[in-house]
Amino acid sequence: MLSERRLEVLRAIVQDYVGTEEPVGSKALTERHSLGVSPATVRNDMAALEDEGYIAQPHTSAGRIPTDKGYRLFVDKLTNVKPMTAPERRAVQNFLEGAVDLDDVVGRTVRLLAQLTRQVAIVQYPSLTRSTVRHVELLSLAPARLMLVLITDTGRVEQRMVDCPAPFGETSLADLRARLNSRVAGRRFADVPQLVQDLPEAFEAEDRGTVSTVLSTLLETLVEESEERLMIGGTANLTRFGHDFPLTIRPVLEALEEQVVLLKLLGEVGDSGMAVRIGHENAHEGLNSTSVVSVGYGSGGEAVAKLGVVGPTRMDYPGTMGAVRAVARYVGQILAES
Amino acid sequence: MLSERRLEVLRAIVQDYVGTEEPVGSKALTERHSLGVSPATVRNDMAALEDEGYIAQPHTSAGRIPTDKGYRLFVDKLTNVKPMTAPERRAVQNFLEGAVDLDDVVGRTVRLLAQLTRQVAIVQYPSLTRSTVRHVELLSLAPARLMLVLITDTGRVEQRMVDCPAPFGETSLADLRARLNSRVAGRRFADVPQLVQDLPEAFEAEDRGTVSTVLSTLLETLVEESEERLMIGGTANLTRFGHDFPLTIRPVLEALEEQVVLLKLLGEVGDSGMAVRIGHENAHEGLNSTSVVSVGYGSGGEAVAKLGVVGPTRMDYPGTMGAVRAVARYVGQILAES
DNA sequence: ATTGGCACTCCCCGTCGGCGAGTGCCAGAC
DNA sequence: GTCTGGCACTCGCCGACGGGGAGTGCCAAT
Repeated sequence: MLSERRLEVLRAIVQDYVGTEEPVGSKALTERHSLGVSPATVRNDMAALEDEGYIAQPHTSAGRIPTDKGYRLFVDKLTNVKPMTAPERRAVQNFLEGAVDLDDVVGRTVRLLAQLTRQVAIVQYPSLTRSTVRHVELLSLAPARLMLVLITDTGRVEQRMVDCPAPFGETSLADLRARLNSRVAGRRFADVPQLVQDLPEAFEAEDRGTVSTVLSTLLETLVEESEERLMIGGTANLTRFGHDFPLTIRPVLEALEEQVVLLKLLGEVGDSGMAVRIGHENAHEGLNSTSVVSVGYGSGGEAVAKLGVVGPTRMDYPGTMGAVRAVARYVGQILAES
Repeated sequence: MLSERRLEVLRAIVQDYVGTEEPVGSKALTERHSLGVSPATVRNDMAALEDEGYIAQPHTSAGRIPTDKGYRLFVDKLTNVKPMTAPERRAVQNFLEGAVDLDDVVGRTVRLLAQLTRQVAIVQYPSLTRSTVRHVELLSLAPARLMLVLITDTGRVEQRMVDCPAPFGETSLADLRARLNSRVAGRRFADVPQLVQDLPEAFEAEDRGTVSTVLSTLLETLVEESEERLMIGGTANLTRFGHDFPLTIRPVLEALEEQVVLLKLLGEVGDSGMAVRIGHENAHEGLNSTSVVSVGYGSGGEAVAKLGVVGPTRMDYPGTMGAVRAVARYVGQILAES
């Protein structure tokens, strides 16, 4: 087990390295932090920390930099989330309250997050799996062609074309629309399949094919929509990544274009509701030299989607975590209101 | 006026520089191109071209690189759009035909364009100003709260909340819905305002406030939607910009995040239907070392939106222009079919 | 356990010189 | 007049060299 002071040394190394971007040596450490011991002592501690794999030297006779394992310990035990200041919080709230619709909320959130953390921000659109159906609308475009419109309580609208196996009369259409809505309006997404299961039986034989088609399109839409869309921003902050950055930045940009990767990235959220993935903890190779801080957000108690930031492993974890958490909280509020 | 051979030399310089990314000298030129003259002669021509401002030397006693003016001349007079090969065209068509909805079409287009040109691709969503209304739907969410859903012939759906000044009955709602659709369905966007102008008069006094509110929301939506959304892709290609690229890339990334800038960028389209903006011809400062190739595309004869790519001024203009034009053509086809 | 001292290791940075590619100009050839 | 070969010159690139500095590991003393 590492002694109290050694942990203190590790904390100091992380803080200094994050600030200066340069390997930190024993002498510099004792000058900037009042550890109450001499450089020589710190050197011994550093040697121990290096043996344990928390820090490393880029070259012999250079200062130390934290390893992924070192950052992990720092995040888990050596620091707390740094809350944002009151003025900052007010600014966040004001900015988000100006949003006029869902796209705007997400757009503002992503810009805000990028600006606050000076990193790349990712915001997932509110998920539908936990949302409820507000309304299902059916429109007749042609005798055997319908349009299905799904409206959710988070304000999203999705439409799908439906090609019917047989012509479908206006009366049947109104009937189906009414029955469908009385069953699913206000219900949770996940509950919809069983609620509509026996619906075709209520119709004449000739219409059943169409009803089934409509239903399966509806269910498809639900599933598809659970695969979330997302918005990213602040990619210009990638230029602050480091000196060797042409090598680092390319895989990151590539990863950022793959929705699938990003969705996985936001991934499972940890205990405190916030997940921090450091360097190689990220499954995706291109992101092995980045860290991801993500958190769920939602209008009610439950999380309906996630947001987060991607930055260099050398990032200000407490500050970033504070900003991410605060933004998530306020977005949740805004969504609950609208 | 520049002699024929001097233009030939300029063409050779552009081609070589685009290929090698290095300043090209007189000797190398005569070796790679059979100009039929000696390096010394080429040197004289180069001096003349430099006097006219078509090429420049990065440093004394280095080779020459084309200036923006040189590229301009090259694009205007010295080269033709390079058509894509038949297999390429087939691949493009196949890839685009797999799209299931509008988002997918745009998404595929942007990826395709980025891949073909190995540059950053920008695709504007089909514009609504020239589109027609397919259907307007009104839903009652609460006694004094409606949802307006607008469906266009390009498959886009937009929804807006409407807070009514007074409660609005189901009967009135059905009435309004019917009247609205009979007037605007199938009509062009631009014609809608005058078509609905006198609609409130058909209603009872108590409902007129609500009807007016609904109408103004509808008109707002039309206008707002004319401000187009767009999608970008291939940002990873920015890493191929050049050696000094940390300086170049940042303003480009910043510009790419500003929709307004990008929309302006796609800008006015030239004679051949294609616009090429080279270096400083771009109004936006951050893009002074990039070129933009853009073209309109549309389902019918008319262009409904634009697409294009952003790359270094040192780009393969003929190839890029060919790819951009071909993609625009096929996207237009796909849109016309759906 | 901590400390001061000391020798050692490397990176960083500025200097220097040779090499090579390229230029401009000039005198001669066609 | 136009083109060409020759020639001196200019610079950027690159590897070698070397001092300075920051940092390390180890050891003996407290």
